[in-house]
Amino acid sequence: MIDQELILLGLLRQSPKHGYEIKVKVRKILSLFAGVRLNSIYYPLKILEKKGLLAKCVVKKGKRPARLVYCLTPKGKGRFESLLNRNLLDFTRPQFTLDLSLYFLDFLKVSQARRRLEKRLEILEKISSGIKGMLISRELKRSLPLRRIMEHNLCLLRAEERFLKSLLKKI
Amino acid sequence: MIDQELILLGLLRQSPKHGYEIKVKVRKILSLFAGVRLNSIYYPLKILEKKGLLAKCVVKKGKRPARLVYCLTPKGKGRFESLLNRNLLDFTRPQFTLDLSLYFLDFLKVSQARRRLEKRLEILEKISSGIKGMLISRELKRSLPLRRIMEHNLCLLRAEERFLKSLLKKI
DNA sequence: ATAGATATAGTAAAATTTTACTATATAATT
DNA sequence: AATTATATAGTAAAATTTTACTATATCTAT
Repeated sequence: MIDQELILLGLLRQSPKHGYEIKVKVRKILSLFAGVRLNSIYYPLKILEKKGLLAKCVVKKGKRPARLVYCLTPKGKGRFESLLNRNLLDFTRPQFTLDLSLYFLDFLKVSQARRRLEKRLEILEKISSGIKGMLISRELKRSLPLRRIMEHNLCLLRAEERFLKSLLKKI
Repeated sequence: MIDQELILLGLLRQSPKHGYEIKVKVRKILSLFAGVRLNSIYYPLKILEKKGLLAKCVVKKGKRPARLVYCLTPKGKGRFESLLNRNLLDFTRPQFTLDLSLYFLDFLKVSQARRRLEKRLEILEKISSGIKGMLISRELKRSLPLRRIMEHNLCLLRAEERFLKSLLKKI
């Protein structure tokens, strides 16, 4: 839940937002690389508010009804930086679904395991080229951080492909 | 929570176990590569039992007091295979703590970002060599699946190192 | 002018996870 | 012989997340 906190504070660090805006941004962008368990964000927001890290302000714009906009407090800004710094030195290994499967692989018949792994490799390659496509798209041209993340992903996808190939040879 | 189910069923697929044995195995082995939120495992076990995937049997061995041993039912065994197969074709991208940091990196001063990234690289290299050490240790010699997982990890650590180096050049 | 999509802000109840314990038995150590 | 560590099996209460909704306003296309 540290990353949830970091996500929320970070999004508000970019700019004050109302709840729905946060939801959408998370769904469209952060879900690309962050664990999103933000089905309901109001509870976590309430907690952060209670901690004094953010504040609600009512904003009236145009003819729309008043909206609740969440913004960082100075304390929240400090907390964000500290979380970001901590996160940069966080080495909790990511969980690869593949690892769990590898651990139990011997419970499958070899032929079936092969077939599945080959299928996995095939799909991975499709995903790779999907990302390569994104990297030359207009959208990503505009966002440096997103581009970096996609490059990072591509890098790791390739590594998994290499790994799978070598595993398939050994089995 | 699919992986939690897979973990529990898989451990019981290896052999029937009592609760504490599961806890220990998870802490010592599975925590190396799987997300462990098994602080209390009895609730999940109860749910699986309710679903008819496993059964408790009381086992008396030696002078010890009776122990509750959980074992897979045939239904549970089927469910395990189906989950394992599904997991082999699961492509939810793992979450890299680094990605989240990259996304927000511009909120740090360039100099600070550099320092942190360099520090990260340094520690990553230590972790890599730690794993290289494990790979030639006796313990891992005995477990093929664990060795594979460690190789996989090493592969990906190296990829992250390469990525960080190239990022540091660009910043 | 109306239907349907989407923006907006939630809440209540159910399910699950986390935290912080309790309790006892055996094994290992001094 | 006493102490400590570890094996064993949990539970109760608190915190959090998920699910499944409610409601209204505005915008878009017909």
